Amino acid sequence: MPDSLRQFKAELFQALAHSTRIAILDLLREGELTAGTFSDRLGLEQANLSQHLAVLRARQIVTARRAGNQVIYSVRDPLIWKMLDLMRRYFHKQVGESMTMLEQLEKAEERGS
Amino acid sequence: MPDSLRQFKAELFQALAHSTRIAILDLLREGELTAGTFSDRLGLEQANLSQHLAVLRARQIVTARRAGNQVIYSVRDPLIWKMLDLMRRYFHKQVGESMTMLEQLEKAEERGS
DNA sequence: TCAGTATATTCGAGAATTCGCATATTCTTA
DNA sequence: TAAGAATATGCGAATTCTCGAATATACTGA
Repeated sequence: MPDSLRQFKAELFQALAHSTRIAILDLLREGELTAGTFSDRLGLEQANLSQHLAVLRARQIVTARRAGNQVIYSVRDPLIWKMLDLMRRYFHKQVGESMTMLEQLEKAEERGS
Repeated sequence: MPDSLRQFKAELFQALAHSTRIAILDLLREGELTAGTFSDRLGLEQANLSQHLAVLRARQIVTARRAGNQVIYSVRDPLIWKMLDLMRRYFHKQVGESMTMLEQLEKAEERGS
């Protein structure tokens, strides 16, 4: 496995490693959106959103095109959403495991003291 | 979509956002490995590897158990590898697109000047 | 108990990330 | 061309990440 591939993966993971950027990608599931939409919907500073969009642009995760006064963003490859979906699955599995571990602890306590 | 879930995803992506940690997870595809294996195989400082392992442990991506003198690591949930595999697919798709874009540019040049 | 092996932690420095604020840039419309 | 709307960029401060060096901890075997 070449290290350049690992480097690529690491950079992509890094780009996804912020809840605001994940929120942006979630919003884009609806389709294309103008840049302003993000600050409106997420209630964050315009400049801040623009910075996060710049990160996603730099990694080519989103593409932007100008339409008159505004800039329209969209996700370059829907595969990105699969990543987020896989993470959701992972989350639920982890939560599930924690629950059963708790249950077992409770049972052990009943039997115990 | 609750923000706690986005936060969870972001933290997990953050944990994956380093080529050394990706290399660790790739090595663990073979099965359990002792901590020392990583510094041997990757040719990095023992302390450095231990720090990266600590990151993966903190996010419960790997589990560690002591076996006498050494510590044996394994991946907690194979789903993690699916994430890496998905990233590989993403990489190849991107590369493919870049190639076709280059080809189109070349054709355009032939027709052009 | 002591020396040695395997692994983890702490610390400090340098780099990178994130944010708010101010300012630039790009485009439209009067 | 000037004002205004939409978006991006530059800057400085606070925080976080990463690394190497040194040190600590856990275990084994003599």
